[in-house]
Amino acid sequence: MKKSLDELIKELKEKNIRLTHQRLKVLEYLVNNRTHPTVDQIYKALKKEVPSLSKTTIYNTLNYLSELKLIKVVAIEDNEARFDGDTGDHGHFKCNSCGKIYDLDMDMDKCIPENLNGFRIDEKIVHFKGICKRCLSR
Amino acid sequence: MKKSLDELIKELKEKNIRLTHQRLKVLEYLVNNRTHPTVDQIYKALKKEVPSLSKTTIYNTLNYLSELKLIKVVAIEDNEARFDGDTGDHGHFKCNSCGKIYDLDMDMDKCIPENLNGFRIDEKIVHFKGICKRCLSR
DNA sequence: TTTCTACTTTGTAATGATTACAATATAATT
DNA sequence: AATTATATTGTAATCATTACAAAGTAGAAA
Repeated sequence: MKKSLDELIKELKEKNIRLTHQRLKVLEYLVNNRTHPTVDQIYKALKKEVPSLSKTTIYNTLNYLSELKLIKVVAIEDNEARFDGDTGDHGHFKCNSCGKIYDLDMDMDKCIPENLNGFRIDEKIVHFKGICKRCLSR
Repeated sequence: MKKSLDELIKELKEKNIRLTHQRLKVLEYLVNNRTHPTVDQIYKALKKEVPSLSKTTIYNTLNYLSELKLIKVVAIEDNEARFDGDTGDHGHFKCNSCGKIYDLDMDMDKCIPENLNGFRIDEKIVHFKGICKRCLSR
């Protein structure tokens, strides 16, 4: 589900969403930076290219795009949100040593317990935290 | 792993943690209210019994108790933390209609993907969101 | 029991992420 | 090029959480 920028633009057009410079830049950033960036990281990076950019725009844009299901919020930190251009089902691992957030290709449906029979599941979140292999081997 | 208040007090004594009135009240509240309360809910409830209580104390106490692994933070809302007296491995389901947070008895180790071989896992978080059975049948 | 001291609680102020809002600007249609 | 609904921008507000210093207290020692 790692959509290209072109695919994302196509989806915007289909939904009659205006292709503003700022929206395209945010999408482009998320497509090119698969690092689960924070609002501030996105803002600082794009501010260089778009000097007029406002942080409120980043918030508005990210909120709107996630409402449209074009991106996902990753709530793995307790103080600030991170964003992911990959909207397919997958989990995350956060290394508490280097801070890196790994993507985990996995079948999240296997995690659904029987207790939830009869429940409608709209969102599945699987996060792990610890120390990654790379950091352990030092 | 639903410890009684007595078991929790015993653990505090073993670790030479002072048994302050406020700490005992917070633990008692979490043992008696398995609803994953917020800081504000705990504060407002205990303020009635302990009029001198400060919200900072609730924060200090909850942070300290979770460092000691006597309670757990449940980060299932995006704006505020919730707390759980049950420190055993289990998942959560949040109903977006009634707001209730259900506990899910499940084997979370079955969710660990192979990608994480060689990683040290300290924390496992499994959350689902949607509409619960009760709300659906209306 | 009283004293002592390190640890805890309390209240206020600060922080930091996020949102509200109104003025200005712009995408896309006519 | 004109129009208009929608988006961007900057500033101020909100709200959960933390920092900090003064006052209070649990628990050990005398």
